[in-house]
Amino acid sequence: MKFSTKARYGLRAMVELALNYKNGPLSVKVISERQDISEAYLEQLMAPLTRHKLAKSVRGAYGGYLLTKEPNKIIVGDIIRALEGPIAPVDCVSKDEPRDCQRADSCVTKLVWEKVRDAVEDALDNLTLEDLCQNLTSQDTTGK
Amino acid sequence: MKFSTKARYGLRAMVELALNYKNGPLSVKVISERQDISEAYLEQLMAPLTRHKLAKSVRGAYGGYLLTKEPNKIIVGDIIRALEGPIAPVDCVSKDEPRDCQRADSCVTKLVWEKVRDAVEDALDNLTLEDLCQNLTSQDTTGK
DNA sequence: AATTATTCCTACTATTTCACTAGAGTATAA
DNA sequence: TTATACTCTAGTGAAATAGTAGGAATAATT
Repeated sequence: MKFSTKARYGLRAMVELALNYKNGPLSVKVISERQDISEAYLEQLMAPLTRHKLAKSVRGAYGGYLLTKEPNKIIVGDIIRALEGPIAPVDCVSKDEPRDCQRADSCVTKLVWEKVRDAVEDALDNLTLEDLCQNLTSQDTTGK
Repeated sequence: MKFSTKARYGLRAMVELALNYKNGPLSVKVISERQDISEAYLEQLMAPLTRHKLAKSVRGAYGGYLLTKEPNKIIVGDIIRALEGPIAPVDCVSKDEPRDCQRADSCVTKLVWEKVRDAVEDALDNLTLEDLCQNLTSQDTTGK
C-alpha cells in the first residue's frame, strides 16, 4: 500500500512550482536540482501534470513550468490522481474504472476497501499546495 | 497505491474463518475452494496471521485454522498489518520502522503522507471481522 | 543565422516486486 | 500406519517500477 515515486516526486515538483509561483517558469533542470530527482525522469512526470492542466509549460530558453492556478486552488488529490490514476486500494472500488469481479462474496471485503478509498480521498482532497508551503515555512523557523 | 493479494486474500480467508467461528477448524483446502484462492499460496498467507496470533492452527486430520478471538474482537487493521507490515503510504512515515530521509524539504510533503497514513489506519482499525460478516448477511437479502 | 536552453516524445532497459508453484518435512487423528 | 493436515524454504515467470537515452520541436539570445 505504497505510493510510487511518480506520486512522490511529482508532488514535490509541484510544491517547488508553488514556492516559485510569482517568479515565472521554473525549468525541469532547476526543479530536479532543488529536489534531487533525475532530470530525465522528472521530465516524464511533468507530462501528465500538464495534460491534467495542473501545470503548463513554456518552451524555449528561459522556459519551464508554471502552475495553472494559485497554489490554494490546486488540490493535492488531483495531483496524485494525475500521476497515479484513480485512487483505489483495490481495482474493484475504483470510482472511474471499476473492475467488476465475479465473486459474489468479494462484497464481504468490498466495504473495507471502499472505506479506505474514501478516507484517502478525503485526506488528499482537503489539502492544497498552499497548505504544504505554509507547512514548510513554519517548520523552517523551528530550526531543523 | 494498491493493497497486494496478500492483504486481499488473507482478509477473505479471515472472514471465512469468522463465518465458521462456532464450527471448529477450517482447512486451507476448504478456504481456498470457497474463496477461489490457490491452496499453496493461501497456505503461506496463514503463516503471518498465525504468527501475529490472529489465527491458530490445528494440525493433523480434521485440522485447519481457527480464529484466536471472537470475530468482534479481531480488528481488520491488525489483519492487514500482519500481512503487509506497517501501514505507511511512503516509508518515511512508517510508525514502526520509519526510514529517515536526508532531504530536509521532504518535510514539505511528509504532512500529506502522514494524513493519508492516519486516515487509512483509522478506517481499518474501526472495522472488525464481525462488521464484515454482518455486512454479508444483510447484503444477501437484497438479492443480487 | 547560429547558438543555446528548454520542452516534447518515444523507445529501451535494469531492477525489483508480486504472485504464485513445488517439494520435502512434521504433527496428529482415525 | 495411513491419510490428512500444517510448516518451511527455495525457486520462478510475469509484470510493474524506476529509471536512461536520444532526437525533434520551439523560443530567446547573440
